[in-house]
Amino acid sequence: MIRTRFAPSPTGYLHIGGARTALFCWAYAKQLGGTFILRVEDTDRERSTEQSVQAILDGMQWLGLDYEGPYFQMQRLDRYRVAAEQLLRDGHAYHCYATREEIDALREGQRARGEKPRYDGRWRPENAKRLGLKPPTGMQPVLRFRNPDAGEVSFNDLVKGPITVANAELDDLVIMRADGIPTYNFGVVIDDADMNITHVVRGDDHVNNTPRQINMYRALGANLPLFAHLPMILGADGERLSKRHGAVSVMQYSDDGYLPEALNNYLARLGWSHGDDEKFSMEQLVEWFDLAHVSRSAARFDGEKLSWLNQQYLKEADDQRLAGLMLPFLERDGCDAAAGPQLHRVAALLKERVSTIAELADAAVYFYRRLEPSAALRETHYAAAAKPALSDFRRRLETVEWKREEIATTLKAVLAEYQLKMPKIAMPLRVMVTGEPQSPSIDATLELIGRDEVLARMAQELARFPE
RNA sequence: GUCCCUAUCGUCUAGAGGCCUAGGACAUCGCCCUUUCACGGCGGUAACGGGGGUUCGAAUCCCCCUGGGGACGCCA
Repeated sequence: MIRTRFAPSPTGYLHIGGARTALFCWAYAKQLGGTFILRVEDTDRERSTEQSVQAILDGMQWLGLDYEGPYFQMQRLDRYRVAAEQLLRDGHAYHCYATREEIDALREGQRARGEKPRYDGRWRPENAKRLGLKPPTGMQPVLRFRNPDAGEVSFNDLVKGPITVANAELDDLVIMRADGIPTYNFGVVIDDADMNITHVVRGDDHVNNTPRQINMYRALGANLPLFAHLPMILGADGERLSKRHGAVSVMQYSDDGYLPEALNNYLARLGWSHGDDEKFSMEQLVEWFDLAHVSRSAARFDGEKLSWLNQQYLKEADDQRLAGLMLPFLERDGCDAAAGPQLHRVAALLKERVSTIAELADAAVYFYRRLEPSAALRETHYAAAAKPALSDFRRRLETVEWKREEIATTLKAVLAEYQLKMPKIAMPLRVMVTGEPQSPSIDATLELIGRDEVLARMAQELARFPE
């Protein structure tokens, strides 16, 4: 049985990169009838926060990624201690009393000499003995993993293929801090082993950690999972994604009016493909997903394509759902949804003209409150020649059956009578009633705004026509 | 600096030695539709980083160079 996991650290929001990793892990487990686990790696006590945990949970829920858990590493400290003791007993780990300053100085010197900064193993028992090092009294040591000195570590990455690293490149890393809290590389190994994770699917910033982790699995006598390293998501400029690139938090997309299915679709398509398919559902993703078609190099995040996808989903979204989603945006725009036409009808009329819910709400404003046309708009569209026809049209609107078709028929009748072309009257009408030069078809717009309000707005604006 | 990974249109990608005169999508440009703006339809511009091999044949395999990304923490 397949078991995958998403293991974020609660030091910030669920970001785009993490979300895609989670999405792939989730889809892979779903497809094979396996289990997808959420494990919060909260061993960095300085930076982990409760809000971040909540933000991650919120993000997962919004995206619709269901999981087993969450599990928290800080609740498993006893287990790490036992595993650490085992390694210590078996000679795979040892206490290190080097101070941070000492290690910093060591690394600084190595860098200065153009060498790869690494721990020199001075507290390995035999070295400490040779160097005459004695454990300073009153100091709690950290525990280091004793990495093999010779040979190499190879694994077959499910997306990158065979990867080999020489043990000589690896140093003895700290696995337990003096306070008994494990470091990342130790925590993941113990947890992935304990939780019987079969496929470790994670960002490729972890490929370098994998050989070290494999050595620990071996020292522990644990079974190795399979590894799949996903390429990173870069900003539009090709740089590593950061706050500087705008929205990197998943929930920011919710706040900006994106649909979760659009973000999921976009993220799935970024770095993975199923032939030429661009738009697909979560069900299809689950059915189609495979590690073999995950690309091996980093991809740039393209907000324009996300925007296009969001528009595609908006067009086919349920009107009542859109109405509900619009509410907070309308409020922000100073509109009272109860003061105008039914929101779902407005959504239906406008949804294929916008790419986010925020834009949808912005486009709906004139249905809920009057927007004054700018002086420039009046100047361009209010022609004295059109005034008689518009006045006549307004008069007829007082009694016409208030349906889009009837409004259109009436408009055409007036057009014919005054020998005017549609734009001559539709444009000023649009500006008078919406305050803007663009709107959906004018008959449908009038119908939704409602007779009383249309009559009032027209009367007000007709007075501003030149004689 | 060292190690690891990687390289097809501006961007995301299809491509598993002949199906490639390299396909799709976003973006962009043009045309059509039209009551404005969109939507939609049709069409165009645009890529295999460079050099060596292997092969009858290479975008696809190998090597080197170059470019890009990542790692080198008592962060994860």
